[in-house]
Amino acid sequence: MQSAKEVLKAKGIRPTFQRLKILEFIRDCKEHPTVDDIYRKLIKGIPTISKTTVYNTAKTLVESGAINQVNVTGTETRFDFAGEPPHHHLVCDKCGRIIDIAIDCPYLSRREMEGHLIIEKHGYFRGICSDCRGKTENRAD
Amino acid sequence: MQSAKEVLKAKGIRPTFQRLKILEFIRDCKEHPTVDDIYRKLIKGIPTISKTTVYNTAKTLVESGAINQVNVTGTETRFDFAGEPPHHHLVCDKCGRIIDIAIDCPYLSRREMEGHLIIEKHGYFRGICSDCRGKTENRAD
DNA sequence: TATCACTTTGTAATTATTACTAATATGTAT
DNA sequence: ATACATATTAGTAATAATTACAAAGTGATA
Ligand SMILES: [Mn+2]
Ligand SMILES: [Mn+2]
Ligand SMILES: [Zn+2]
Ligand SMILES: [Zn+2]
Repeated sequence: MQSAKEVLKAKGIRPTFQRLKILEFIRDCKEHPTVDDIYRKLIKGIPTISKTTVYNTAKTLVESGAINQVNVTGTETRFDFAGEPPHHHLVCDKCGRIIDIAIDCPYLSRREMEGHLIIEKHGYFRGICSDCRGKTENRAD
Repeated sequence: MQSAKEVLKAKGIRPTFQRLKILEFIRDCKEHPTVDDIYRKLIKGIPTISKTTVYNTAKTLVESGAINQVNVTGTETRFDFAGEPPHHHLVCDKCGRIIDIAIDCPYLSRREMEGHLIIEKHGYFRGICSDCRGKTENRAD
């Protein structure tokens, strides 16, 4: 597996301490963290880190393709490590988690649609996750 | 075709003047307007309307299913009339427009995936729209 | 070492949204 | 038609997310 440092080098981004820690956290966190999530986690180990750095770095990483931006709530931006295979997401109405869904979407390979050039594909569902369905008080069926 | 008033009545939402105008604008506007777009348009004809009313009404309409929320930028919420047939969206990197794409997605009919209950499906693409591609200065291929 | 470009940080400003409350309008019962 | 209860609207304040900006820090290079 490629280290975070190698990912950054390969993208031509100088692997500073802050960038490495931010990228590693996004890679290891399975919960599609927000900027605030990242900041609150990293400030524990790097007391001087600023939220602006998290914003700047996230933007740099998204532009380079090292991470993907996940837009599912409309009011906050979340992030996902781009090393994962392409997948869609489920936003759970009950627990709020954003869960990966592996789907075999026939559009993932399309580079053009109706004359439009396609650069990124995003799919997400709103619903109730299997964990929350399992809890009897939430079963509707 | 069903009038806006009929849509609201069918949903059990009292068809006030403001709600009718907001719903009609969202129905007739093909550009997936933001709250601010709606407010700036309607204030011309209804000088007393407040942005809070637009927020409240949009929330009511989304919850009732009369309109859909479109989350593609991460920082602002947009809306789409739910009377349209299901479709995906393209966000153009050049002109910023959000354009409907009719696709035959095999997941639109799925009510369950990997044990999760599916309530809504959303798909969008980032890319360059056919209009912007047509302009020679933007052709990359 | 001196320089220069890049990076980080802290602060201020902006934008989108939500919270709260008073005023207004509407439906119902009398 | 009037009074009352309730829903809706509007205005303002508060919160949250993001962006803008400039000073300070860092590190590679001449
Ligand atoms: Mn994911
Ligand atoms: Mn649409
Ligand atoms: Zn859940
Ligand atoms: Zn375009």
